[in-house]
Amino acid sequence: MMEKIQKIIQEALKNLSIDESNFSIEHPDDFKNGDYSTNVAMVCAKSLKTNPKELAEKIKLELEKNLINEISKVETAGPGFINFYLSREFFTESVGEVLNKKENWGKNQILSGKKIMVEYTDPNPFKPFHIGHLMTNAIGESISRIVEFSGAKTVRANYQGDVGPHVAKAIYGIMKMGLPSDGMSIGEKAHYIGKCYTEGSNLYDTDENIKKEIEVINKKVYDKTDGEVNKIYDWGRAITLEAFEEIYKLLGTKFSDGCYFFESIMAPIGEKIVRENVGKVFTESDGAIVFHGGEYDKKLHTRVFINSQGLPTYETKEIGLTVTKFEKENPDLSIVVTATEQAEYMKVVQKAISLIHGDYESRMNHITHGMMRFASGKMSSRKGNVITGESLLHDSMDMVLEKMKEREMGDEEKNKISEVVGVSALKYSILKSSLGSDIIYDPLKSVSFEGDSGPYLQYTSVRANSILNKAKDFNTDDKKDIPEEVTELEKYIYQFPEVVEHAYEKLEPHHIATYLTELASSFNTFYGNTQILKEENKNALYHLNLIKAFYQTMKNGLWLLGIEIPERM
RNA sequence: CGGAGUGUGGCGCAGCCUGGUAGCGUGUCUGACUUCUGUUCAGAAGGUCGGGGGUUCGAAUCCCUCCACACCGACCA
Repeated sequence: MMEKIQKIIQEALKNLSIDESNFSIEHPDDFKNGDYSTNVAMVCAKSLKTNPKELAEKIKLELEKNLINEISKVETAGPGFINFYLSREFFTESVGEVLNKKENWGKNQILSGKKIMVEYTDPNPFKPFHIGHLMTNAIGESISRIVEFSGAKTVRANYQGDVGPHVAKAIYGIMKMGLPSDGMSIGEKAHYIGKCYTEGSNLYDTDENIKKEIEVINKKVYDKTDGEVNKIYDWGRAITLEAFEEIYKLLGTKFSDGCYFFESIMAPIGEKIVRENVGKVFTESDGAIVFHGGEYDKKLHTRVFINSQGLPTYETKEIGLTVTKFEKENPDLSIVVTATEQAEYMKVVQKAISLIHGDYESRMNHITHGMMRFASGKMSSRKGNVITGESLLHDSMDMVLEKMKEREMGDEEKNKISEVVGVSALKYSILKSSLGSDIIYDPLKSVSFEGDSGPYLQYTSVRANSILNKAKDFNTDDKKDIPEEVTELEKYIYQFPEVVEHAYEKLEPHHIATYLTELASSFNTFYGNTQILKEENKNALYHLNLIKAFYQTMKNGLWLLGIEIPERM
């Protein structure tokens, strides 16, 4: 539609012999000012040095000469805006379009034929899955789905630190505290390993002798010379990875085959590349191999890539990872999602990589997000433990279950619903804000069925679906009139593809979240003021189609956020 | 000190790219209906958009500067 309006404006300008193409068309903030609005008169008035209001009137008259039937009227307003009002026919057709396209409604082909790799989550074996991982996962999954909706083939990648001091600390902890009992579930064993890590980590910081012991273990983890260390390592790595899989399943993420990358593999690959480029890209300094980013861009730091003990740092592993990704999958774009604390270091690493592989430079994109903070101040989970991503997720599901106590349905169904709704509460809390800032997580508000929350969006959708189910026994034969007036609901629905496109351009999921909340709210207004399944309602057929279109839009939109709609709530 | 973020009604946020005179949710106050899932609907009050300066007919939006908060800044990731 935007294109059509642009075209008729250009024609009108041509007829008025005005040469200008640098105008914008957008949706006014308020529906009172039409469905689309353009600043063309104000832009032209500047260069022509005429009164924008008069020029707007002139253009308006020209536009009215051959108006397309999707537009019912054109008006001038304010300092020189031209507002377009879409016609009944347009909205009726757009509802039909949604019903036709179904799960494809809102998709576009901007990235058709492109392969995009998204790396996200990145938890570390032997350590708990924490809140940051939860955030990165929610964002990465949503970004993956947004690019997928824009026509790209998406590859989901995960990068995990299976070597390094944290592993040695955990192994020391396990050696000290013993193996867990066989009766434990995978999740419980992983939790136990997390506790061992904390124990080892604390001792590392407070006891010089133990610190030395752990450093010895760290070396053994790398060189694989100690049978006992190897045994604990293999066991612990497998358990934690399996526990992560359970969480991914709950969150709705499935990483692509062969796209689990590990630091232990990336380290030697990166190290080789770094050593080959000493003197060219990297320099020796104080016994270490470093990269002076500042030589290429004043803003970049100097970073150590191989430390003075000859061990590769995270930067070097990142080089190995990036090169491996491109050689293995050759994506048109490789996106990495992490917290902002990695922003500066990643710039340095990417600069170093582009000096070696110039063709990767424009194909690397790093997306960063803020931290999660708690509305209530101090963070402690319901059971009084340190909050991990996993405990947060389960607390959220428990809170939903509590709210559903009065519902008349079986325990099994309640449990299933509280999973889907609990995940949604958390995901929405993360995805509703722009990525740049920290998010304030309020558990109570996040599971609220009203207002700005994932459950609210789900609940509204469920109610819509419930009407559709009831309507199966409702005869609409004599209720096929098309209503004259256009509801706000219709004015939101047709905008969905534009919102998706915008979210893709910015790579910002919150645009979807904000839109869906407005959409759901407009549905509730409609729902609250219209009785659909009534004999007197001559528009029932159209209304039901409208509700179907609404439901489809919510379904597709929530999918982009990684949220499912349950059958009932 | 340098870099890169963030700052908008009590609280949580959108709008900033592309300038048109501030919107959403929650909370507070008032009213409605109890129906297709009332966890709803209608309405009201509440903001000099962190401070100052500049550009412009017009600035939350662009530029400069200051302040506050959290992040990064050579051998952690």
